[in-house]
Amino acid sequence: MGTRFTPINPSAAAATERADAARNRRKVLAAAERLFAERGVEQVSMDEVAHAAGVGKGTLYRRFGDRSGLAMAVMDASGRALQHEILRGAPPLGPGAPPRERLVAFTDAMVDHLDRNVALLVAVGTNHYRSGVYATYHLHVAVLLRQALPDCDAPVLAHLILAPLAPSLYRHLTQDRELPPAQIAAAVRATVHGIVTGDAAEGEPPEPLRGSGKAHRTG
Amino acid sequence: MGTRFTPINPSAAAATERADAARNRRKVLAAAERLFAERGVEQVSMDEVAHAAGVGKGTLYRRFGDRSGLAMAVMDASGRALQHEILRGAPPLGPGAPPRERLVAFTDAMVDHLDRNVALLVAVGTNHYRSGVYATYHLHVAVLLRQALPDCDAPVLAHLILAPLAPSLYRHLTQDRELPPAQIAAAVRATVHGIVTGDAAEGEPPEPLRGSGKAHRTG
DNA sequence: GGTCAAAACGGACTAACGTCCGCTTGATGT
DNA sequence: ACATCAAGCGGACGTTAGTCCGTTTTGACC
Repeated sequence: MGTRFTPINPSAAAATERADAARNRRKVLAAAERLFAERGVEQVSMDEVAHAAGVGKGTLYRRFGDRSGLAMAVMDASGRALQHEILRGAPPLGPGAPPRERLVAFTDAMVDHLDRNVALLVAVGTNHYRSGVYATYHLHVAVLLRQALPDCDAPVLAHLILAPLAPSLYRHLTQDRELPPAQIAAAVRATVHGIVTGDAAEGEPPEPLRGSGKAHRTG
Repeated sequence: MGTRFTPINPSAAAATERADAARNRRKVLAAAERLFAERGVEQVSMDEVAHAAGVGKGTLYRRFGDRSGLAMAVMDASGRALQHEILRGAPPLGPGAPPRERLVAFTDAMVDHLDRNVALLVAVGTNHYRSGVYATYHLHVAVLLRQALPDCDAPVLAHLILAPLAPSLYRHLTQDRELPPAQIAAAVRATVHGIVTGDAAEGEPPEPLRGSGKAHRTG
């Protein structure tokens, strides 16, 4: 498991990226995007991507780590767009609205985003939690929660609010159970509303009940 | 990808299971359980399981479908134990307590269960949603929700309550972020409390919000 | 006990992931 | 312009998941 280079955020490479590397990165992303769109993520092998991009497999893997890394990189564009809306867009998604409304706007936006990119997001899989975009979402939600409920365990609650937005669950609900996105969004809203409204959700980590001589970091 | 046989619940085979099949199933489960315990799920290949069990790979795959199916089957025992506690055990986990207390008891029990079986449950992965155990948990939560909040969208809310208990998130929180189980359990309790307490969470699918047109998938 | 069809078996086979390592190329300093 | 060398390249390679199909076993019915 030699983490040789492993750029967690593939597009934020070292300050100076060699010219050929940049060119190949763009070729790979273009090829992957096209193939994924044409035939579906699951139906495209890494070999195919490499070949379509005109690069070797080594290059592909050196740059993107593995399959989920590639999927993440392809998602990066729309991910950044969403981040931009959140950080600098118009309220209530962007700054300016009261925190509870921003939370609801955020989950609505996420359901939308999810709906447009399920396949790709499912391909990212478990690695999502270690990605920069997840960290951004988490921070955003945690900050809003802290504002809305100053005494809650915001960091952990933020994870729990993000959890129902997991791509694999969304796929199950929409595809296996054929639920409409609007119904899911409504239920998520209800959940968030419950959390930020209830007089509950107060007190950080209550009496520790077991184990943990370790460091509890709050993120 | 023909669903040739695909026993969703591997242990509930057809009424009459051939003698050799039953024998081999037991051999495989024993071998898998031992190997998984010895070296960790991730470090055991299917070939090894087959060889250790003294059967061919064909047998292994015929019976368990794939890797995640095998993991699910190995989990079956403890899963059933938990189900039994829920359906016939003592309150508040078992029947008898008021629904809100049972919900909390359930999530606490799930965190415990999660903590004891993370690796295996992560190996089950996305298929979990199609498993019988998931269906049981979901039904249980939905029924309790219906009792606690007669007007809520219980089926979907039940999924959302189960979502924070996803194995991959739990692993991330406990291993990558080193959070103590108790803190996670507390946050989940707060969430559930918020949902069942808030005057929110009413009305099935309310006004459709946005983009509820067709399903546009990216790939 | 013998016959027979269906079910199960097992291992060769395919395909895809991810690694490794000798070769090439681009940046940097002189 | 040239030397140098880290960074990057690419495809052969090893490993493992999952499939296929000819052979064997089982159990039901004579």
